[in-house]
Amino acid sequence: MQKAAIERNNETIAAQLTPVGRETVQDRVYSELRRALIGGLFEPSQVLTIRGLADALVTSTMPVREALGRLITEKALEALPNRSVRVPPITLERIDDLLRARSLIEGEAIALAAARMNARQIATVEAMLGEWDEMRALKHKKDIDREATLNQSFHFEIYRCCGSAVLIPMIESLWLQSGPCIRVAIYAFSDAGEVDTAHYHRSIVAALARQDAQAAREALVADISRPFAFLRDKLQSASKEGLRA
Amino acid sequence: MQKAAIERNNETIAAQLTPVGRETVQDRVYSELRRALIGGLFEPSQVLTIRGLADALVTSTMPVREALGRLITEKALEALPNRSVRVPPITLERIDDLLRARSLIEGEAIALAAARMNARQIATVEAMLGEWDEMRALKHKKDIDREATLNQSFHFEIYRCCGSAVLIPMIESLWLQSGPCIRVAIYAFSDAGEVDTAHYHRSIVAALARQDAQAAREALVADISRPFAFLRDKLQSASKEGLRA
DNA sequence: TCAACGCAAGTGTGATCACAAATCAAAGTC
DNA sequence: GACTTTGATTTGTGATCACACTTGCGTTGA
Repeated sequence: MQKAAIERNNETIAAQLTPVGRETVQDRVYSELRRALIGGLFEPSQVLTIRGLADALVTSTMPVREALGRLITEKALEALPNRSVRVPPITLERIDDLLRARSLIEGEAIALAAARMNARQIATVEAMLGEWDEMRALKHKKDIDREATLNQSFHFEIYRCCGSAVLIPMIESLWLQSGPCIRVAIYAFSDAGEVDTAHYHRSIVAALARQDAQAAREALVADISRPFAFLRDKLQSASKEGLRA
Repeated sequence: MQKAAIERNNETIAAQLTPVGRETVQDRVYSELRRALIGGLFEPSQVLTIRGLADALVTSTMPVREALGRLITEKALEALPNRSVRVPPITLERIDDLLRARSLIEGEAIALAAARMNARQIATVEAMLGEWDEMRALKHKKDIDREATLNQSFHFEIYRCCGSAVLIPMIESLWLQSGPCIRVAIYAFSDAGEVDTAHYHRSIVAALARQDAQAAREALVADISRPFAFLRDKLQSASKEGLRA
């Protein structure tokens, strides 16, 4: 019975090797498109074609069309009656709609998380606060992409603690939908002068640290409302311009 | 310039014809699978294969695999590491999770709807109440499928009035996820004796009629909690049985 | 007797082709 | 000159094939 020995041997091998996984092309395409959408690499109303994306991603059309189908069901993309697909356009109603849904669901998620986070988990998000300051210190080079990524990690690190396998995918879907809008707002932000995202994040962490669910929810809503409110104003003045012209 | 005349002619023709649309096979497969899932035709933990479904639906594998992919991203189905796909199994945590999410989001939707519904819309859902009683009158033949369909129509008729294009797809996704669980509960219900769904629906309509958002929310939560609570008890006693054995 | 091996059927994934619909541009018509 | 028509190109959809992986069962070996 040297079975135990073989078992041990296999375990030591497993400990040395990093699992390569068996990610399909379709999965890679899907995450790549997700990343692009949340990061705002696509503009609202931009039309996407299967063959175009397949060329850009250097694959065949097959994985792309399945990934697009999945993104359409998540409302991250929009299927036009022409059967072509585009990034959903920004409208005032949609902005308010998205903000309300995000406040509701992400607010619930952080309230749940506030009651469940342990010291280690709080320390993790606190550390991300430091990372943010660090990045801000060398502000000569504004790296909007890096800021967006860090912001996303911060939020989802918290949401992951809410213990709900149902809410988190919904939040991801909401980020996917608001990604293109938000990015437009962020660009406008950095033109219009600095905003202290770090301040909002600090008050979120403070509320979490004292397990104050209500305060955490309010701080979070304040944080996510900012770009939406900014975008809303921008859109309203733009439409007034349009009316005048 | 007889363009206007042609236009008019086309319009009169269009008024007579019912649009056949240009629904793709993929769309039909997708809605069929949705219907089956919400209706609970698939059992939790049941494994589905692409070729099997393609045979059952009399199409090729192509539309089926895309539909399955979409359902997986909505968490209506689950992708196993083996790359096979199954209906998500029922667990206690999942039941609580789904109920919490549904209470939160559908509660918000009905609260919004309460403030927005006009007399005609309220009359519509009131009429559905009557339809329910009618069906119940000839209760000799319990048609669970018909009850489920009517229940779904009732709820979504209300939700559609909330004016949010973001919330409604999320609610659909939640129904898709809870469909298989609920159906198990409903079957157990009808064994365990009658429950007065109509009573809950009546109090929902009453609250909507007097635009009482809070009452509507509470009545709704009571309505959707019932099968979940029932299922929860059933599962708990079953697991106790399992432990004893 | 039982575990390990190996073969065969079944399954998901990706590529390619055929086809229909949409789009765009140039030529034609009033 | 404005509008329609026609033809070429582009695009999404569905079918089919090839390949890799998994699974199940029967055989082999100790």
